[in-house]
Amino acid sequence: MDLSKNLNQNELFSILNGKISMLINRYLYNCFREANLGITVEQWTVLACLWKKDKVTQQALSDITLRDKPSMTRLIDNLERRNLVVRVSDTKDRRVNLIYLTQKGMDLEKQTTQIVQDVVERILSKISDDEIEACRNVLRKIFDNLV
Amino acid sequence: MDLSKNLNQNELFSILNGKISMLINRYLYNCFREANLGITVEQWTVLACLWKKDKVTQQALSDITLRDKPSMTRLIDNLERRNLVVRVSDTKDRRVNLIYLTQKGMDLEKQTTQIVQDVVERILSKISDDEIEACRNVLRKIFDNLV
DNA sequence: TTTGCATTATTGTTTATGCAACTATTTTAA
DNA sequence: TTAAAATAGTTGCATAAACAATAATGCAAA
Repeated sequence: MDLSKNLNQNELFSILNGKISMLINRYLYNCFREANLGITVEQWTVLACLWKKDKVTQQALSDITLRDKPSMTRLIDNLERRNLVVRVSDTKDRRVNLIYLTQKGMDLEKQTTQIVQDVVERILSKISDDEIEACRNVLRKIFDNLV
Repeated sequence: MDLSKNLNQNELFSILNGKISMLINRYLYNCFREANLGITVEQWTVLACLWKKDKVTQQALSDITLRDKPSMTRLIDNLERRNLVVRVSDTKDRRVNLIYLTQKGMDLEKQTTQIVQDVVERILSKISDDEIEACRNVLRKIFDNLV
């Protein structure tokens, strides 16, 4: 039995399981903070969906961001409290809330996207395109193994 | 300017920033649950440190797991409530709590480690050793870019 | 030796996650 | 047409994270 193989696997696992995203999240959150954006990283992931396509249901946002419905309810509560989005009850199906960006929500896009892009470049610096591509492919496979 | 490069980078980023670890965490948590272990994934990361080396300070556990001190205080509160560890005030330096595993905490090691190993094998299935190695190296570099 | 700084841990507050249970509404099928 | 099933969203509860502020103790320099 190949022990080093297990060690490598376990190291990869421990990195994937929390450590990397904890660090990225913390770093990005601080960048948002320094720029006085007043949003969390999780809120940004929702806004990023809405910047692509507005007027969607909470269920759709849950599906895209891989969160459960209660989590999305509360994220949108917080976004609404910050006047970045509004819930509008769908007249055709009154179970549904459609989420719209406010002007304030739209105005955040440019600055926020730039900050994220800078962070992406920073954390991927000194890594070749081929390496990034290879890593991405492996992560996709891991993803598929999970879903 | 190479747009596809940016797209790949952003996809990698969005996977790393939460999605993968959210899925892994959820999956592993459910495995713990099915096995009636009664612990969370975060609690497991602390226990895993203690299984390697017992009788350490909360500060040391914070450093190893990359969490801040208040987070560790509360994790250990919860582990203590479950009778898996105990805090013992250090007689030589009364600021310090040394964390000891209880018998119950030790007894969890074997079963838990087996479950984690199974999960690792599952999420890395159909991925070659070379791919895993390459991915691990990239993630290490990202890690270094962050610290 | 005493005063000031460093270190360890805790508490308060806000945000976020997940599961379970619930309400309201729509759709399906008997 | 009405009763059952499905769907969308919310609320309750427990856990976890981070930052800020605080308490207690130890150490070092004046």
